Amino acid sequence: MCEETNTEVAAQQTSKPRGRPLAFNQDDALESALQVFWLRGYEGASMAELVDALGINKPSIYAAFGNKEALFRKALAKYLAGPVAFIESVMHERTARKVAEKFLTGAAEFLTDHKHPMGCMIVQAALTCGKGSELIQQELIAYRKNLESSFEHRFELAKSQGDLPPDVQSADLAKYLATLHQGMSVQATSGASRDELLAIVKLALKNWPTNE
Amino acid sequence: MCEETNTEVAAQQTSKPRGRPLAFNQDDALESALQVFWLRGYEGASMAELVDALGINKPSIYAAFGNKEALFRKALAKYLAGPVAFIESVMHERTARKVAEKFLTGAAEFLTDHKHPMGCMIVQAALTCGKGSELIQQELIAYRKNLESSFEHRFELAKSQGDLPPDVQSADLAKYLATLHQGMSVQATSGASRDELLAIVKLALKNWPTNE
DNA sequence: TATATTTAATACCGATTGGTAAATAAATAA
DNA sequence: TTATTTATTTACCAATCGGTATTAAATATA
Repeated sequence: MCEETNTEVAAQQTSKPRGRPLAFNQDDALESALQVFWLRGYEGASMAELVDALGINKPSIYAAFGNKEALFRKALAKYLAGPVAFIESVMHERTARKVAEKFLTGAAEFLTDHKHPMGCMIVQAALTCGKGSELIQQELIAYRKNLESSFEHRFELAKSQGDLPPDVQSADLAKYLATLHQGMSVQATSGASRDELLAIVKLALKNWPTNE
Repeated sequence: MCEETNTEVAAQQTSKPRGRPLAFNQDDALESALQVFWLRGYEGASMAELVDALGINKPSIYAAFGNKEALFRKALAKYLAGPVAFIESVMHERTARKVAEKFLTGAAEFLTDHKHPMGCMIVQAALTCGKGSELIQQELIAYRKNLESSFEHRFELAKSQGDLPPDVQSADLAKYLATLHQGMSVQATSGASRDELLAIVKLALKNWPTNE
């Protein structure tokens, strides 16, 4: 461990990489992979279709990203960092009610955005799967639970700040929100329009608990 | 078409079948297939796993039910006729509110019943899929839409009967209900408990539109 | 017993699955 | 120029996919 690794060489700033350069943009390729996994799900996306979509041949994909599972995880990371990143800002809304409102309306717009496949990748990519993909399935479940508990914590904060009644069960409310989102994702994949989802959101928010 | 078919022979009541008798109960086999498709989804269920579950070898399955697609449709029919049949009775509840209440609470119980895989087969069996299964995917979408429009019609009736305000959009309310159900299905598959789903139902019904 | 009919069981099919070995090509460093 | 390093390409792998041809077994009828 005392030897110098060649990645952290001392003074060699912006040294050109040694061998043959990559013939493709890694980020573009990952974006293409993301679109395929988003549309098809983890198992539904075959390596053959991924090869087509990325425009790279298979060994180069494996060299750049690892196997299918690794490629999926990297595409998923891009999904989380990109489209889904707005959730972070949602949590900073002033009140619990505004958090819910912005989350659901934002979701309605995102889930029906024709710039990408309909629905939420984390909800759909591996809801059911064959015996070989249960790890991916569990990981997506964990991501969903994670979002849910973020809401729960945010609602606990809201209670302490007084914009949510103290008798409200934060966990229930968080799960209600997550459930609506997941249902809306199914709806979007099934062809529901943006306006239809927004109408659902309006109904869902009607009974939001208040202190008044 | 004037010839007598040998299935509707005249006086031959309860004639014994000619050849070697079936070594398995067709209905039991279909029930096993249903469980596998329910758990794994259409594509996730491999013929190999189905063969294991049914305890019949492959050619016998094909002889009795047709190919994988046909087997799935027959299992689905059993699903609709069995577990899902309670929806029919739900529609006969006296008011729209009672329809929604019975549907959602019934769903919460059904989706988390440990006697079978969690979640709703019609929601999960082919949400995303590979290129070869898009027909099944569309058929399941149609079943969901069908349920949704049943609710819509029921709510139109409720408006005419006066237990739902006339300004309510039946289509929106129906979609709200369907969305909740679909989200609850995802939740159940992800490990949510019956009580957790019932808490969601309670929240969802809080703001049900009334005439008072 | 002989024959027709139907099912069960074994063994197989071509196609597709995810994944790679080996050879070639393109760049930099010495 | 030569050696080294990395990427691309072609061709391939074993395993699994859904699906079947063939043969053996079980029953009814003649």
